[in-house]
Amino acid sequence: MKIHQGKFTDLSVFISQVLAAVKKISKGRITTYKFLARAVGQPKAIRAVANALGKNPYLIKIPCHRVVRSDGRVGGYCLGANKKICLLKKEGIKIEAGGRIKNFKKVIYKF
DNA sequence: CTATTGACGACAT
DNA sequence: CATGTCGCCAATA
Repeated sequence: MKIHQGKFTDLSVFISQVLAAVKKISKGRITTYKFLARAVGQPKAIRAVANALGKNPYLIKIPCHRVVRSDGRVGGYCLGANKKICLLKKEGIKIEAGGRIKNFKKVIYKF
């Protein structure tokens, strides 16, 4: 289903909304799939949000590496979890050896 | 139309 | 703390 809306032409409304939200996350901040789902008005469409990011066609424009799990782990990434961790570290996010985000609650971006 | 698929989450064990 | 189960939902086959 393709709909012309906003800047993300050629994408479903759902995905457009998700990407638009992710785009707003500032450097050094992170958010969760859960918050994103809530941000687009569908608190339960968490997995769908994750899938949407996986299809992110604007990897350069959309910082989808700033979206993590709500349990404190980084979650997945189209280029590999390792890559995601590297990117986050470069932005100042501390990640423990076990893959857990340090000060998770403090760095989280709430909508 | 139905079935399957995940970058997930909450809860039980 | 580590696993497993079940629920969720858009997209896709």
